[in-house]
Amino acid sequence: MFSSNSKLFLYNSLSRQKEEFIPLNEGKVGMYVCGPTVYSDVHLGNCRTFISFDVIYRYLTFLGYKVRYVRNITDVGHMLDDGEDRMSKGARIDQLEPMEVAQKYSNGFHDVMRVFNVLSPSIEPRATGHIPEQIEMVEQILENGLAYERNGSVYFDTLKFAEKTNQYGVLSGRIIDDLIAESRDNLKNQSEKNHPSDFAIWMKASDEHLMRWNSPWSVGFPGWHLECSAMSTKYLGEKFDIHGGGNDLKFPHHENEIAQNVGACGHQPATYWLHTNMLLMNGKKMSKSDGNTISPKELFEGDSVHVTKGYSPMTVRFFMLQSHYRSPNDLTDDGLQAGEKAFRRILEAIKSLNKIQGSSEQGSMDDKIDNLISLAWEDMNDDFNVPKALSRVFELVTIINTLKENKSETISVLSLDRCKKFFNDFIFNVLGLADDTVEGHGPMDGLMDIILKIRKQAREQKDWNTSDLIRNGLNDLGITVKDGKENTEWIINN
RNA sequence: GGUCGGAUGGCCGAGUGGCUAGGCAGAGGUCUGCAAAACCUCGUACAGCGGUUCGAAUCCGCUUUCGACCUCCA
Repeated sequence: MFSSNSKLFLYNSLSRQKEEFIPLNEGKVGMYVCGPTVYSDVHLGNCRTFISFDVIYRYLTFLGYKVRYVRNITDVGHMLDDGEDRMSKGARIDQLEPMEVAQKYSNGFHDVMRVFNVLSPSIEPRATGHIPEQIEMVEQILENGLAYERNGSVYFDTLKFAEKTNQYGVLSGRIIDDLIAESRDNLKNQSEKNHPSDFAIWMKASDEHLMRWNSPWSVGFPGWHLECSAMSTKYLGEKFDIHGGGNDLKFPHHENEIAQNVGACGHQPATYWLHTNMLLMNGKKMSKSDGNTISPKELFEGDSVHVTKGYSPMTVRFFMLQSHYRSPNDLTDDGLQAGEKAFRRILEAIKSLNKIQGSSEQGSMDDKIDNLISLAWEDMNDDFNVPKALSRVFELVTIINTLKENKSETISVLSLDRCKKFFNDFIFNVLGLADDTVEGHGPMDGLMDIILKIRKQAREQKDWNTSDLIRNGLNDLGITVKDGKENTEWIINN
């Protein structure tokens, strides 16, 4: 548990400004994040969003909140242009049952989340597991007169909603007057909808449609915004604290979600709406269609024209954390290389921490260290400003290295412990990073001890041939030998 | 066309009305048998043009330009 005099502020997409975080129920947080649609392999952009919210989840937990984190899996309902359910299209391509497709890609998604060290949410509900709840919500919206049935399908009446509540477009800045004005010109081209901006909350299934359920209106399937409204309400209540997702979901997904919740319950669901920005690659949005994409696996293995080598999951996670969650994150090979080195410096400094002796009296670096630690936590309280907090970490790294090398600077035992705790809390617990450098594996450590002992003896006898033979040989194997003042360290290069 | 958000030093990336993060790369130095590592020092950047102000990269306007969304998207 961490206490600070600074309060947590977060940027609310609804008000477009930072607001103090005040949970509805003291000490508890309800957070809903829109999860993936499991019809294909997880996209690296998804990973960024879920890593961002993972840090938010971890930090809220670290602050002492009891967090119920709900992140759904959408396995039904998203429509294609031709009206075919996206899940069944995936099924046709893969020659699998729809639920088999969903299971396959759910598994893949979970695997990737695991290697990125993303914590599981408290609840991970599936859309197909909540059909009755969604039907109920459609009924409520119909009762409230904000939807209409047409040939077995039910559509949300955005015009009526806009006129009645004046709320449609609050998130995305869309203007109701424009919406209403549009209605005159768009009478042509109308299918079943009264207005182009109306959206389906229940769809009648066509004959070849594989995923289908009984409902009061038809055998069909729920509309593609409804599952989030229904499941967030079920597990977090009609009102909860935080709703998150990628900013490409603002419109129409979240806008329609709000409409549905207001339409069903009379008020919108979340106090704070948080949106993460996009992951770019080489300055452009990642997109499969124009080849500007890389899968997590390709990135880890270096199996892509976009990277010169593979980067470990923790390197990628660190790289993503170097930009703020509300800023675009531009993935480049240069950037990853810089991130890899920077991350290693932090890991090395953490190891160095155990080699530093603290003094019983006040140390020369104590104040600086204590100050940087509290500044880092203040940064986190300022809308989870991880990059800024990391800048404090690097200043701490410099101090740690100084303490290690320079005996004229000192640290007290108290500050040293505080520093160790900070690195453990912040780097590992809150940022969810881990040391994934491949070392310390059983016999390897002992082996290296022996080799380096031999080299030490050679050096003491000024037998540079032998000592360089060892160093160069290890280097060829991808192991860098680092001679310090007192002892020699080694590291496996990636 | 509409909505929203950007343009920061070689690259990445925070931030703020005056105290001018941080990382990577680069230069010099310390250390070292040499090298690496580590440490120290250095670089004064905020698209352009106006305006507000004692003072703006930070606020306002315009221009240029980039991106996201408006259709499935994290």
